Amino acid sequence: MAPYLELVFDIPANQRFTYRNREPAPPRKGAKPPSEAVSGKRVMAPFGKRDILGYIVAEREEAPANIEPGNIREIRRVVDSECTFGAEDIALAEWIAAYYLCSLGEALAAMIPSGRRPGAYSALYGGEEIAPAPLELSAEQREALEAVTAPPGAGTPMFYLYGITGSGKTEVFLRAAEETLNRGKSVIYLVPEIALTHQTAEAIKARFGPLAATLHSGMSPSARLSEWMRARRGEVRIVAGPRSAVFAPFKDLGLIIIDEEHDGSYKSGSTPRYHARQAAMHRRAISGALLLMGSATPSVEAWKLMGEGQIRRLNLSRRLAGGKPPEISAVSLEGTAGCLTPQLKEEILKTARMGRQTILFLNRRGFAYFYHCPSCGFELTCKHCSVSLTWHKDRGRAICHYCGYSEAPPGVCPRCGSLEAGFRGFGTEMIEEELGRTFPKLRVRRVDADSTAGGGLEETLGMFRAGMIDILLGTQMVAKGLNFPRVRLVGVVLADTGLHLPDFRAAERTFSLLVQVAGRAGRYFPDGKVIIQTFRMGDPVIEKSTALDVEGFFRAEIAQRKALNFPPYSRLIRFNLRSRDPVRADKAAGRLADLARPLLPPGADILGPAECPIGIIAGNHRRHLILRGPGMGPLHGAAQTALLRYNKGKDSRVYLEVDIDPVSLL
DNA sequence: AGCACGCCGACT
DNA sequence: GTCGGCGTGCTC
Repeated sequence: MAPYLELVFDIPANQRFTYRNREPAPPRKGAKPPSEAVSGKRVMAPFGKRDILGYIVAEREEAPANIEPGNIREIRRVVDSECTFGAEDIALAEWIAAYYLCSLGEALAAMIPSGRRPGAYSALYGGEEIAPAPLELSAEQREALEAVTAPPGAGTPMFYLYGITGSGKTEVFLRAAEETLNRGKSVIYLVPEIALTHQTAEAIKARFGPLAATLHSGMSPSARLSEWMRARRGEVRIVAGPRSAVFAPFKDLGLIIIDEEHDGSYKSGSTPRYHARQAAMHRRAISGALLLMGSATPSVEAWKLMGEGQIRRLNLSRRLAGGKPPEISAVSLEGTAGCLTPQLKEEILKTARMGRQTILFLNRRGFAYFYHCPSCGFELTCKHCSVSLTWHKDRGRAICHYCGYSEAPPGVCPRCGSLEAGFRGFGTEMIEEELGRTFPKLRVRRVDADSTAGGGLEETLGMFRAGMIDILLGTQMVAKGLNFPRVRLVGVVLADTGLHLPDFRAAERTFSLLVQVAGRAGRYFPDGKVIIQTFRMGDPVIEKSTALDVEGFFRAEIAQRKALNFPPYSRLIRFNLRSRDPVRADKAAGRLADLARPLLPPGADILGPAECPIGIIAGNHRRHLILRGPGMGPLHGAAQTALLRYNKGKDSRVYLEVDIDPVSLL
């Protein structure tokens, strides 16, 4: 038994603390034997005034020289009977900590599925259904599978299944997984945060039986942790789950699958802000495993790597179920009274007459999303955030979507009393109302965060699948992964919502979303139809998505990124600062920029410091500054030193977060 | 991140 | 006189 232990904690300070090991009490008969304190186990230890959970990262024979022996404290108790972390897991956490600039303790805490917020997702989804294994693969599927399962050594170890919705990506994933398991290796299967459902989990279970563990939104942290431990013991050999599943503790990792690789939920929104794709690439390199990703709309990053041959692209270009790509047209909303163009109304009616179904998509909740007075220019904004309030008619309140603040909607302009003032800009609630007025006989259901707040999503989707609903209207929720055979028409009520955002990924995200939504139409019939309503006829993103011109979109987007020196042609490190006090926030941002500037490597620059596009959220004034350089290595060094110096004289009332490879700049 | 310590302003 | 804000520094 080592007399001393090195612990780390889930705190921002990147320090190891030495503790004295504890002589285990003699086991009383009948009681389980005491657990020995070794690297990889979790312990409770006195830390300052309180007892907190610590992770043993090393054992040592002697106390460190630089610390008073009398000041070394003793651990309280060992929490784990078997190791939560192996040496490889700690090494992986060290990589996370170094790359994402967080403490080792924070990295370890993020790896295990417990303790730190179980994940903010509670909705259960239908997800991409996994068809029963067909006897025959299509020629394309077979080729793709052969490429992935070819003997190692030849060619790149990274593959991309680039295939339209319904082309059978999932089946290739599953066969590749099967093959890997047969070779005695383990598999990590990543899915977007909302996609894994009971059904999908069940389908994977059905396919792989007791070898499979799935981590889904309905599971408690302790249930997840127990699946984690089963993976570590080798009792399960395939783990399917959202981004944190990339840390599944397999010793003999053979394959990492990333389904819907472009999905935003693969990037963590809190410290450490890791990207599961990045972590997967690192694990792949360490373990010699293969990486297999797939999407109909790859990320620009992945597309570039495919172009360079670093990732081998495998095409799946045909729909299996006999469906054809839908006919897509863009329609101008200019001059339309209400929110539905005559073209869209006509198609809705036609679809209903055929006994088929419609999905309408609008990425905006509520009834109307801003209040404006034409005579004095007044706009109704949140008391605590710099965003406009959205009118939720069914609740009779004007609500802030960022902090939840609400107030009674004004009758006349609160500033000048004008009667002209009012709410503009339509949301899903308004569409629902207009549909009710226009098509009183059609059965409409709205699916968004508000309508599903009390549960009932599964039920609605079930009703839609059973044909008891004619029109399913919703936000993001209806855009991804869902498959309903009887859907003929998909209408995008307004395609422009994300296009004007001051974010260099706005076009990429909009394009990807539109193509994904379009994929919902006519999966099993040749007559699918998509209508995209827009105020921006002729916008390149609208045009390319309407033509399903993925190649064309990437050609233009990549040229744009290159010209403007944005990723993937440069790398970014973003510092986010927030404070209740705008002056402090400004000062801190300015100081950090001044510290970073002289450290910048050649070819690098700083964007900002500036107010974030959403300047205030929940009373916090937000500033950011972005380091940009040709490569992450040198940029990293600059950021690290700047951070170190910044922390020496920091204003404790300004919070600073570091975001390596940010995906959003809002 | 917590939490205590220590130093200046306005209150029972 | 002391209650309490907040700046500073530490936690083995």
